[in-house]
Amino acid sequence: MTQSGRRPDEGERYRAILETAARLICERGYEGTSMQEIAAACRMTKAGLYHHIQNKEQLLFAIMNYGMDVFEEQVLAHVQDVADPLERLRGCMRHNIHLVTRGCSKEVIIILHEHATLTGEPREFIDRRKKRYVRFLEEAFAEATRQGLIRPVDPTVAAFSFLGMILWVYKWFKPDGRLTDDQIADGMVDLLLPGLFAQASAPAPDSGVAPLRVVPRTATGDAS
Amino acid sequence: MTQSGRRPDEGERYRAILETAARLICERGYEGTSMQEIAAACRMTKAGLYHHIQNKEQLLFAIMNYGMDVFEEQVLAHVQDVADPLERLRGCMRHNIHLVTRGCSKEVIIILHEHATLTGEPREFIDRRKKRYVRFLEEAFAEATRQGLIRPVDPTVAAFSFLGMILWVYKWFKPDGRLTDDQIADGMVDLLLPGLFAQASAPAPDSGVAPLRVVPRTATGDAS
DNA sequence: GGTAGGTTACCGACCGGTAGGTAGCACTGG
DNA sequence: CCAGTGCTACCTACCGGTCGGTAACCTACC
Repeated sequence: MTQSGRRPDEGERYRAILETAARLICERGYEGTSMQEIAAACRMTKAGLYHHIQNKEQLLFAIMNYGMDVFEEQVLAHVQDVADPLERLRGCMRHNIHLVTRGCSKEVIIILHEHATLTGEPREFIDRRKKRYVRFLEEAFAEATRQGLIRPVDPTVAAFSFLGMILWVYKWFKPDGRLTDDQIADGMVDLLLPGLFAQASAPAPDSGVAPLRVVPRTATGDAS
Repeated sequence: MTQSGRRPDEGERYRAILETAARLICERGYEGTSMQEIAAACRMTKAGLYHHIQNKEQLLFAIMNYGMDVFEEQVLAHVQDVADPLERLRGCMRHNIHLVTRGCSKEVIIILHEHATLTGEPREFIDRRKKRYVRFLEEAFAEATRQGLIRPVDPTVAAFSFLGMILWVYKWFKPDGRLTDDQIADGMVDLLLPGLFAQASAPAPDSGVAPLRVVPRTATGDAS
């Protein structure tokens, strides 16, 4: 046992700081959280904290990037290779809602809430990462339309509606409320997707296949 | 009309302060805006400003209440007497999206963004006003279900999905983007409501309901 | 093995600046 | 006169950030 127990291994220590800071910023907002408080929560002095980070803005940037990593790992990675575009959307909805409701990643909530706090290049960098997800969703809707799985919709409006539904959840969800996150996810899938299936007379735009597979309605259960 | 020219008439002056403060707070966030800046924007000193308000928190509370007044006047008042629940929802969507996209009421945006900034009794008071709207939407969905206009859905999930779709808009909408607010409103109405029409049982329920023309695809909008 | 040199992680004290808020005086119109 | 309104001047507390210094460890070389 030379030094395995000791030595927090730099990167690990840094990530612990990010997570602690994220917890506070998530609770009190970026501008509402002082570096003093963050340092204290890390059981350090402010000067000690500044040994690890450059400044407050860069700290927020690092938190957001970490949050995007978590998102890509916990949502995108599970769905990006799914062939069926509708199944892809269903997976996104479920995993993304879980990411927001189970409070395991405060960083993600910060990305959602502090959408206009960063400026300049860091802001653009995060926006570019977000935009990739929007494009991914747009493409799923467009693909589903091309395959005649759903009636034609504007992919951009569809993508942002999709996002609004599931991300707004962070503003009202209470873990001890009457609705569980699974009920919300099922309810939202049931609300949006079945309504998009190419309806009776709607002719498939470019023929191809129009199997019109109706996905079983997952019981919405009691409203509770 | 005794002295309409001079004398800003108290209440009017106060409201001007609320609107100026709202503009700043909307741009920079509540914690990110100093009383100094607000006073300067009102062409006053800080002490002069404090003659009209009690403190910063009460100012935010007043702004939010004013925003709720505007909302009720510009959205609720137009729809609350509509008999058909689906028409009611359509009206909500259209008016509410306009309220968010046309930047005429910064107060409303502040209500959306600073959802957790207030605490204690003021927070609960605003939350109660918000909740009334949620109940109003839930009731519209429940009524539409009872009348067999739409297939059964969980009213709570439906109401919050509805809200998420239209309120999330404030985070990504750009007035000079490719999508106009009308296109977004039409697109979202088309996305959510037609898919709810009772497909299995009820016969075509659209008595007075328009065919709901699909919005033309407008290439891509811009993300946030 | 001992020690010199370098590095990492952290601290106490402090910087200039600004936060929210207030006391007291001066101007104004009625 | 006086109530309403706004000002100058000022308070204390705290902001983000930096300074010089140091305890503890790692490595290298003799």
